[in-house]
Formats: sequence, structure tokens, C-alpha cells
Amino acid sequence: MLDVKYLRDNLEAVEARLATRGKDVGLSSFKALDEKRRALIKETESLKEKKNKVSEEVSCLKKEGKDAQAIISEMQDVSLMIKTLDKDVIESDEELKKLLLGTPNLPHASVPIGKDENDNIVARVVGEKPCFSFKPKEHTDIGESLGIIDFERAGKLAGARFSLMKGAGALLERALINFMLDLHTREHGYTEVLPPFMVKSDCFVGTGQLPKFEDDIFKIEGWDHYLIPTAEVPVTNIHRQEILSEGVLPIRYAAYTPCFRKEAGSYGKDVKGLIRQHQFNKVELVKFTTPETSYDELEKLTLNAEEVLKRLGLHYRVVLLCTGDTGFSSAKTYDLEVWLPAQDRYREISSCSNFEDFQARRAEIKYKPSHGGKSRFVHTLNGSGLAVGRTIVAILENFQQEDGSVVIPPALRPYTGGLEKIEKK
RNA sequence: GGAGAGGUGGCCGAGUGGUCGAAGGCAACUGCCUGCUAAGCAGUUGUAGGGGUAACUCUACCGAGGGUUCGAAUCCCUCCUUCUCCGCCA
Repeated sequence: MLDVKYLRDNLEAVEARLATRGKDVGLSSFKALDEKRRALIKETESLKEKKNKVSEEVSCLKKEGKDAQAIISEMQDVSLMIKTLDKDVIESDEELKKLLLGTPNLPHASVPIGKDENDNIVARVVGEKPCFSFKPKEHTDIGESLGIIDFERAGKLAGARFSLMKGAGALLERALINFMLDLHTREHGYTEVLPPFMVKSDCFVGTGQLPKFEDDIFKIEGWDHYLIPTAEVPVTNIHRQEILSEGVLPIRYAAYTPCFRKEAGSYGKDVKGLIRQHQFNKVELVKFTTPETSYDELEKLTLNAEEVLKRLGLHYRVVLLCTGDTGFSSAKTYDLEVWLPAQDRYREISSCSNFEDFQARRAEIKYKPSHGGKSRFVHTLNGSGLAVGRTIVAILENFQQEDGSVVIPPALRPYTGGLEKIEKK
């Protein structure tokens, strides 16, 4: 959510900057709404002032044993007026809030202007594409022929866009989760958290999935809960409506969770395989920082996520998203894209963003500066470190052998009980 | 799921309809005093939103949301949450 005062003072500049996201931001009604709201507040508050003063008078009169009936009946009318005006204030408050909650974040000055993913900028390329003496197979073929992924039975259980991992496949998934968590907690200074996988709607408003993107997430019938589409939601909201002391910042959390997404509107896209699922595992990194340090922390967070790919020996590139491709809540986003030889292309495997105070304002997360002064909103950041299912895709495709087996990256072997290779039985 | 007891400012804790934004204590800060890592005295110390160049001023907030009333931290209703006991389970 953007700051109302800032918006009031810089409306044109904000509209121009948001326009670079390529969608109509619809702030045209802001000025009138804001003015209406303030006028209503002024009106009710002066009536309330009167009410308070007269109530005191009543109290005095009664103490003196005098009759107060005349002003009491006058106040009955005033109270009624206040009641109706209060409703108007609440209504215009809500209208304004609705507008603000539906307005995306301002892209940071360093974000390139562009329309879609074609305008993104490759920040760096790490490693090299592997060479194959044979035609590399897709992960679906590899997984099925090794008997470690069963899409057919997954379909029987849950339908399309679900998977059933078996044997070494399930082991690989578990090994990756543990490997990633250990790396981030032991070497990168993150604290592991294991949050609820379904949380209340307030949390989703806090991080920006609601009210605008309700169609993308699963609601629990009869409850106020939704299944989390990413650990970002519960983990960022850990400190919702809190005032932290500056000394505890930056806070770094790493969380493994499954993620649940409807993937509405992606019919026909990535229908096969592990790339796009209704349920997938992810290790997420979340940070709370001061405004002054958040962009340094974004660079570090991105490097922390990259380290997973480096240790696994996977070739990837880092892409700075342009204004048109940057997510609703984010001010700046780097995507990590891993190389998939069978698809002959790079695929997103992590997305690392700085939300500045956009989420903090929605979720009311503040900190008290060490050297005194008013409390300020923290900056929140997060990034996948990494999406586990897509990491399996990358491992299967990049480390497949001509005989159909797949070599497990050495960094992962402590987590697979020493298993070095997945072979057909 | 059943029964009961609570939720007040940074913390402890008073307050059952009328100067209560809230006694008292603790903690913190400021000044004075004091020759010694202390004590004493005085003062300050919440958040949000209006109005004003500003000093300042107004409004709201005692778990959340409604209601009663001229007036509510105080009365009524709903919900959330914490604790204790019982039941049930992993």
C-alpha cells in the first residue's frame, strides 16, 4: 500500500511511474475520494467536540441538582447526526482503502522500464550449459522411466497438475529441502521457521495477495483461511502489527512449506510435468530490514538463493525484471532462471524481491529507531531459495546420463544417504 | 466438544455510567541536588487521523466489532484470544 500523504502530494508523478507497469492504475478517483473523506472527518469531529463539551455541562448541572433536560434532548439530535456521519466516514475510508489496496507498488528507480519479460535485463550468467552426446530427455520421461515420479496415479488421486513422488524421487525432494534449509540456516544466518500452511485472510491482505488476487488461491470452505501460495504469506505476517526494535534488524527467516496455487488462467501452459503444479514444495527466504539497508539486503538475499544453484552445479542466469513484469507488491525483483537442456531454455526457479514498505504498511510492521524518534515501517523482502520441484526438474535434465540414469550432485549426497546415482531398477 | 476464569498504557496494577487517555508502582529520559557506580526532589515519556506556517488544537483508541445512553474502560450482544479442569485425539 502506498502512503496516502505521499500520494496526495505527488499524485501525477506516482501515476506516471505506475503507468510504466503497463496496466491502468486507476488512481483517477483518488483526489475526489481523499477530499471527500477529509471533509467528512472535519464535520463529524466538530460535532463530536460539541457533544463532549455538552456532556460535561450535563454532568455539572446534575451535580448542582439542576435540570438538564433541555440540552439533553438537543444532544439526542446531535448524537443521531454523528451516527449517520460516522457511517459516511467509514464508507469513504473503506472506499479509499479499497483503492489503495488495489494499487501496485512503485517500481524502484533502478528498475528498467519495459512491457513484458522480453524487456527484462540479464544481470549475470553463471556457469555454462552442459554438453550432451545424446539428445537430452525431458524430466517427465526421465522421472517416469526411472519410476520416481508417477503422474498417472497422481491424476487418479488429485487430477492434473499434481505429482506423486516415489522412492528415490521422494528421497530427492526431501534431500533438497534439507540441503537448502541447512545452507541458509548454518551458513547464511537465517532462522528456520515452520509456519501454518493455511492462514487467515488478514495475512493475505498484508502481503498483497488479497483483495486483488483471490482467484489464484484456495479458500477453505466455511473458514476465514486460505492455503498459502508461498511461505511469504505466513512468514512475513509473523510480525504483523508489531513494533520491532531496530537492534533486532535485519531479521532473516528461512521456511520450508508446500505451496498451493490454483494456476487459474494458465490452461494449456506447462501442462506436463513438475513445472506448474497446484501443490509444490519451496524453501523461502524472508527478511525484515531498515529502509536504509533493504537494497543491500536484496543483493545478499539473491546471492543466498544463487548459492543453492552453485553448490548443485546448475547453470543459471539472474534477470532483473522490468516495470511491466515486476509483481504487484514488489518494488524490484530479480528472477533466477535455471538452464533446462531438454526444453532448451531458462526457467524461473526463484524470484527475489524488495517490497520496501508496501507490505509493512498493509501489515503494520514497524520498528523503533535506536536513536529515538517515531517508529517507521520496516522494509520486507523475500525470495525462493529455491522452488524444490523445479530444482528436481533441473537436476533430472542436467545430470541425466545416456543410459537413462541421473547422477546426484555431490553436494546433495550427504542428504541422500550417500546415493550417488538414480538408476532404473 | 463441555465447564469456569481472564484480556486495561513499555511492564505490573487500580478503576462497575459523568473533567478517565485512564490512580498508584516499576522502567526509561530530562533538570536540580549530592564527592562517588546509590539515594532524594521536580518534570517528561503511547498510537493513529483531522485542522494550523507554527506554537498549538481537535477526534478516536482500555482484546475486536456492534448496541444502550445526553455521556461507557465501566451496562448488553457477538466474535477473537489466554489460562484451568473434563472429554477426544497424533
